[in-house]
Formats: sequence, C-alpha cells, structure tokens
Amino acid sequence: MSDNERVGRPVDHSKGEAIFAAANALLFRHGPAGVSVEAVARQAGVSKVTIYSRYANREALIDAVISKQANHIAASLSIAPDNQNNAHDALTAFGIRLLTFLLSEDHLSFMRALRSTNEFPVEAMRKIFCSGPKTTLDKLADWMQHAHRAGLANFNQPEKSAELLLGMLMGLDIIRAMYREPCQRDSQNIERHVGWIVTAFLKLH
Amino acid sequence: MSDNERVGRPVDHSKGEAIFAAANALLFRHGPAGVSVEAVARQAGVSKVTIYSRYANREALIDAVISKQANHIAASLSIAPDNQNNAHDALTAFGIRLLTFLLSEDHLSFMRALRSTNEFPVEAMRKIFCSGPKTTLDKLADWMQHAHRAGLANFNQPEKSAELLLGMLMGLDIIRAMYREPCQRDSQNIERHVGWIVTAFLKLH
DNA sequence: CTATTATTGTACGGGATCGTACAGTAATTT
DNA sequence: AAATTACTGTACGATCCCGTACAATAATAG
Repeated sequence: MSDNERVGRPVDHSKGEAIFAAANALLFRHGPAGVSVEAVARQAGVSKVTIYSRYANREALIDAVISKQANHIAASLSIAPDNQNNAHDALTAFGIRLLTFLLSEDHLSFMRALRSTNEFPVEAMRKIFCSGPKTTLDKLADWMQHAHRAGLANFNQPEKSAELLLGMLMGLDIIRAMYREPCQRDSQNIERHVGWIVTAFLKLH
Repeated sequence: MSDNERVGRPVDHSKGEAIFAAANALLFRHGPAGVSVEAVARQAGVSKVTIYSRYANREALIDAVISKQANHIAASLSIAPDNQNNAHDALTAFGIRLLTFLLSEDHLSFMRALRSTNEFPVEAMRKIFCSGPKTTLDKLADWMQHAHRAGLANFNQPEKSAELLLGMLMGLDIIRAMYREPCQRDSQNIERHVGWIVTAFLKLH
C-alpha cells in the first residue's frame, strides 16, 4: 500500500535479503570479525551504500542477524504442555528435539558466532539467553509443575528438576561444541542416549 | 648460569612478565581483538620492539597466554585416585572443587576469552579441550572404574557415568556463563547443590 | 673505557576497515 | 518527458594495526 503510493524507483527487497543472507553466512562462517561491510557487499553483490541505506552501521547489521537467529532458536525449543499422559514419552520426545537442535549445524554455528564482552554487549547476550536457554528451562519447569499436579511424577521442585534434566541431557556436548570437537552423535545415538537419560531421570522422581 | 656468561646488558625479566600480564589482562577483558601489540606495549610500559624480541608475532603472544591458562586449568581439575573409601564423600569433594573452579572469575574470563573459528584455529581449541574438560572426564572415569572394581558402587559404564555426573553437576551454569549471566551460586550454595546431585547420582548406581 | 646486548621512541610502508561523498545510472510515478 | 527515488562504482579521509628500521640510550662484561 505505502509502496504503491510512493513515487520513484521502488526498493528492491531482494537486495535486502541478499545483504542479510550474506551477513548471516559470513557471521556463522568467520565470526563477527569476518563481517566487514565490504565483505558483505561483495558477497551480496550489492554496493556498500545500499547496505548503509538499510542499517545504520556495521553493528546494527550484525545485531539484526543475531537477533533473528535468537528468535528462531526460541521458537524451536518448547515442550508441549498438552502431552501429559506419559511422562517418559513426553520427556523423551522433548529431549530428542532438544539434543537434535543443540547439535545441529545451525545451532553450533550460532554458538561459535557468539563472542564475548566487547563485540557484543552484556545486554545483547542476556537478551539472547532469555529468549533461548531461559525460555526452554522455564517451559520445561512449567510442564513439570503441571505433571506434578497431575500426579504423573514427583516433581516437587520443578525448577531444580528441569535444570537437572537439561544438564543430564547435555552432558559435555555443549562443551565439546564450544571447543569445536566434532560431534559424535547421530540421530540413533541421540535416541538411545535420551531414552537412557529420561529413564534415569524418572527413577529419581 | 648462561646469564652470567653472556656479555652485554642483561635481559630484564620483569619486562617479560609485564608483557605477559598485560596481554593476559587485555585478552580476558577485551578478547583477542583487544590484544593489539600496541595496546600491550602501552599497558606493559614497554616498547613494541621489546615485545617482538620475545614473541615472533602477535599470534605467538596470544597463544602463549592461552596455553599457560589451559595448563593451569588442567592442573586445577583432578580427582584423587586414592580417596576410595566413601564414594559420596570423594565425589562431593570433587564436585565442589569442580564447580568452584568452573564458576571462578579466572575460568569464566578464560571461557569468555575463547573465541570462534578464525581467531583461534581448530587445532588450538582441541589442545585446550584435551588438557581441560577431556582430562577431567577421563580422570573421573578412571576413578569410577577403580571404585567399581572396589565394589564401592555399580559403575559398570564409567565413561557414561562420568559424563552423566559432570552434566548433572554443571546443569545450565556453563551456559549461563557463556551468556554472561551473573553467577548465582556462592560457596554454601555450591556445597548444597553438589551434595544433592551426588546423592541423586549415587541413587542411580 | 670498549665491546656487547637490551631497550626506547619515533617513524614508516603496507594493509584493512569504516562511513561518507559524488556523479552517474536504473526504475518508477505523474 | 519530468520528477523522484534506489542503486552503483569509485574515491576519499580517518583510524587502527602490523611488523620493521633507525638512531639513541642503558646496563652489563672484560
């Protein structure tokens, strides 16, 4: 609507997408240091000015990429509050989804792209944490509280139990990812592992 | 000895220490990107040439800092293979030491300093991983194997059990550290947490 | 003192990047 | 066609950094 009302050459949205895609690829392949405006322009087949017409500066561009990915992660990780018949099955399904995602190239790249202090301010990191791991933890704790009231298991400390289960599921895999150790788990391995962990976890409750 | 045999102005070792300390501080405060040779020289109160007389180039300087810290970490984390009377006490002591270290400013700074792909090559990251988490895991697994043979508990899959315990102990704390969430645990909290975890862990064996 | 080595300060060439400027070209509305 | 907006390519100033060179100074051994 406002597009058709305006005169002059219309904005080429494919350029915007190319810019974002290029920044995304560069960030995940080479980290923030690799996201130079000139490299993005080169890879996107776009002029530098076009980038600056969409983002105030380099930092805003990187923030946009990180932010989008964080939202994507948040959307990917949740446990359905409805599936409350069988604790073992529900937690197993959740665990498989969780580990599959955590060990996916997408997520590993994202983790590697995250840098420390000065590249990304504490505030931005916290935002990502809240929309990622924090949300997952909270939703899992909620689910456990409901399951507890439904008499499914003895989750009388849902927050602690939720964190315990997450820790048990992840083991050292997150640390391996941090240090870029090659991932050892295929999907079958994940299923076996999650099954074992959930069984042990429920034995404690 | 070789110092006294040589003629000419002797090397001022305090300069070397100042350079290392400055590089260390800059790396942990601002990450690799903040370790410019000029900044190190400035902060160490030393000329750039003096730095280049000790390190071949910027990368060698950063490598030295990382390497030293990795060795320090490796030395800090081990479970004594002798304490095999009481599994609960031994594992609790180990867990407290582990968490205390993992949540220490030293280690958190180190983690934050570790960056992704291109700043540090995969090879360097692997070296750090092996001398850090890998060693800890292996030593714990060894301990469990001995404990199993001694009839202390049913650790018939020591590697899996060791990783499980580590995951249970860490929970989401490592992830919180990654995202620079403020650490919530004081020493009392750590003791309570570890006690609870070890009790649960042993209940499974 | 002399020879020798360590260290400093300044300066330089080479490179990369950021963000902007400018003139020209492309696409669209009126 | 005229006006308007989007986009390109090149170039530029500013900044930062690396690694080296050079002359001068400091500290030691003989």
